[in-house]
Amino acid sequence: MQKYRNIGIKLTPQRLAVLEFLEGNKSHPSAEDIYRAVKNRYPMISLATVYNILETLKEKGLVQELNIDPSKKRFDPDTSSHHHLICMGCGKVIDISMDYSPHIPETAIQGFEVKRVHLELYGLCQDCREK
Amino acid sequence: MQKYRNIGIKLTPQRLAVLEFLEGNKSHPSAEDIYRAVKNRYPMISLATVYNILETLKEKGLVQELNIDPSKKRFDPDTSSHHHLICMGCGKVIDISMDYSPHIPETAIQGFEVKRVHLELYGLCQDCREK
DNA sequence: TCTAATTTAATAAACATTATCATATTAGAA
DNA sequence: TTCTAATATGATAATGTTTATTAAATTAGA
Repeated sequence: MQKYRNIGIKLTPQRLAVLEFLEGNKSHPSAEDIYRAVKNRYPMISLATVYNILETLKEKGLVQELNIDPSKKRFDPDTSSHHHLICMGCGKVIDISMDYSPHIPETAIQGFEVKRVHLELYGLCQDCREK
Repeated sequence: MQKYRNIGIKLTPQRLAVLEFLEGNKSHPSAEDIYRAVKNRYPMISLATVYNILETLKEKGLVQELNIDPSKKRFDPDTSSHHHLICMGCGKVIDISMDYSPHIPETAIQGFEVKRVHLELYGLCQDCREK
């Protein structure tokens, strides 16, 4: 993939496989999820390598680490400002693509330089409400 | 403490110690933090008990579990709608007590019944900006 | 093609959290 | 107040996730 030539990392088959899996992925996978998916095509890949790659991609701004799941990290290739609906019933996570970030007055921010706004809406999805 | 009589749990010294430590606490402590603090006064307490107690208090709505730290759970006795400033430099977490939750249109919510809104502002605190 | 720097894979280690279960304690009944 | 069933605790094992270690393999540029 020529598109990854200029991001300043060595291109390895493992990295390309992870990038390819993540591209456009809306499932907010964990490291383990990514490992399992990539392993199908590159059975020699190691879980440690997936962790290494995710750390590298995070530093390069190509993925975002999400703290939406208390038991493990989740990763999102969408690094734009967007938010998440999280179902407390089934754990499903759905993107809200529009940016509804509120404007917080300077006085409330106490000198912080805000870089990123995360908004999570916890609740029950349609399916879980019906149960 | 008479105030805890009617919350539907047995009152034990361990539970009272944890409740007392958490009351009004703005430090967003982890289970380990709580364990260390309570251990000073009740040296016989076990870390497993602290986890049990936190789980119970969460079920009773007396504490909130926060997913602001990827490496561990943090707990907050303030269960009202409030938000957090998180410093990417030093890890400090500061409350924003006012409720700036945006109103998200029904169409964006896709049938979700939203129970709780979490807003996290990641950035650099005054101290870390100066470095 | 060669080589220095980097990456990978396998595995061990480190943490945080949960599970297990015998013993101790609580709260309400008698 | 005493008794007892239900529940909580504490010690420790087990689990699951993530990080550290390091020899061997691979990449990218000279």
